Amino acid sequence: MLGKITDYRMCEQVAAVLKTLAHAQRLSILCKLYRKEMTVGELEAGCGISQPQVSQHLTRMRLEGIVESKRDGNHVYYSISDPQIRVLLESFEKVFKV
Amino acid sequence: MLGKITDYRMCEQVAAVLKTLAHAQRLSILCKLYRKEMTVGELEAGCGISQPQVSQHLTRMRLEGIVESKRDGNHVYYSISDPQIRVLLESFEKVFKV
DNA sequence: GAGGTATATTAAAATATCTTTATATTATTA
DNA sequence: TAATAATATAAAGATATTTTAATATACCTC
Repeated sequence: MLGKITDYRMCEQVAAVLKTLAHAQRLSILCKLYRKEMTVGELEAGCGISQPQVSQHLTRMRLEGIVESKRDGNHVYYSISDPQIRVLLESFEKVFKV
Repeated sequence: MLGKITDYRMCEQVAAVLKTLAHAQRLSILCKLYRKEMTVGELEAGCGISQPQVSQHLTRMRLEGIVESKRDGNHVYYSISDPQIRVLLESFEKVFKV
């Protein structure tokens, strides 16, 4: 991207990922998932986001390959499936001195 | 953010910055500026973006403190003013193996 | 299988963002 | 100062995203 930006395509790809992360609720969800897998209900309570919204964000991120889910009874556990996302979250932590 | 996310505020702040970066044209502009300061016209040609759009993106990023400008005759040179943005761009480069 | 809990889906309404077109400003040069 | 080049601004139109509210599905327990 910086060395060889002959590629506008690459900017499009990166921007697409950033678009998903550029939302306080989704970011908040991912930060929670960074530490451990969690159910929809736990995220709902932990992030203070409505159930449909949590579910919608998770569905979106699952389709994008960022998170994955596994069902256990009538709970569904979500976790971060893409290691690149973890690295990005760590960068944000450093850059923003959180 | 990952250690102590008691702060939803922090997610909002990070998301606000990411929102600006989450656009292929703006990302493309910043990648060009990463190497050296450039005029609006150079960015227009180099990124293949219309003049008003380049100018609008730059104005937005200037107001957000990401870039700064200096006039020289009737050219205006833009450069990245926020070191954090450089670090983020470097992270993207690493993560996405550009 | 009825009732309850957890999660997912849908669709409409509200907002925000992007793009385009036209025009304005600033500075230079002749 | 008229003409031109470079940049900025504004406003309308087009799209996309977010939010909310209602409803559906899946699974468990009794």
